[in-house]
Amino acid sequence: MPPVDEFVSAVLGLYRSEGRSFPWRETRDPWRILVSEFMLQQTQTVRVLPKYLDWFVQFPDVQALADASLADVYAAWKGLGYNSRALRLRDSARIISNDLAGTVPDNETALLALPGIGPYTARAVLAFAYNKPGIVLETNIRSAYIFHFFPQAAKVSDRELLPLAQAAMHQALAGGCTVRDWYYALMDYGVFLKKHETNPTRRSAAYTRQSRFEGSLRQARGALLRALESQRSAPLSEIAQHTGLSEPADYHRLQKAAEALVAEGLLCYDQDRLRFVD
DNA sequence: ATCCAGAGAA
DNA sequence: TTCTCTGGAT
Repeated sequence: MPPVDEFVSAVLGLYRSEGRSFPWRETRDPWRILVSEFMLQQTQTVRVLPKYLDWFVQFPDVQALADASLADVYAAWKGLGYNSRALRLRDSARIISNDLAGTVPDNETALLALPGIGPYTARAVLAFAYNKPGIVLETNIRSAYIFHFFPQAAKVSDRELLPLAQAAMHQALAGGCTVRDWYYALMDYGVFLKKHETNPTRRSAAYTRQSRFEGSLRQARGALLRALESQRSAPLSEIAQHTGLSEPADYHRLQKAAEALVAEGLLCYDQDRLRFVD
């Protein structure tokens, strides 16, 4: 059997026996799939699961999120991390609601024009919501290709994976698999490999290590945002006391964090008091 | 300690 | 191309 055929049957074989089930795989509502993809950007499925279910209780549809205040959106997002994603998701909801008649785009160009949607998310939405073929590459899928086709290589670029990804998808679709199922299967295969092998993603050119959290700027960001949840608004000096970041070096980090959050449009100043923008 | 269904700005 | 953004499960 040709290598690509072997790969495809291994991936689909595992999918039949150990394929995972998630709520965002049960729906075909493009908006719900879009929301799941925002939440899943650099965030594990186990952490997204409860948040995803709660989300639609609070924001049932695009319009509900478009109308929501940023304070409410951030509160619902709490625990997912990368809070700028929450802001971009709401802004995308506003554009979809105001300019696109409430419909999630079904082409790559229009998807990429939305804030918070890059190459991965655009193609994932096309695949999962609209069953449209395209090359989807993320960490689990890279693992699958690298483990199978580059067992010895130290650094594998996406460019090297592309022709294999094309051939494998073509082969899977020719065998009657849907685009949607092919990519679910690929992700599940990658997750399976990581449980039984040394993470093949480490040999991807796209792999980067997480920098330390303790003493970092993002630690100060997190502390600042948590403080503003309970305070609503407060001067930075008060937040410093509240978070225990009042030593000169810590206070400096807090200032930098506030500066960045204001620049990102998440927070603003009311006189000298920090608060969420509306 | 590791790393996650990446995106956007510098 | 490189850097930064999160925090919780394992």
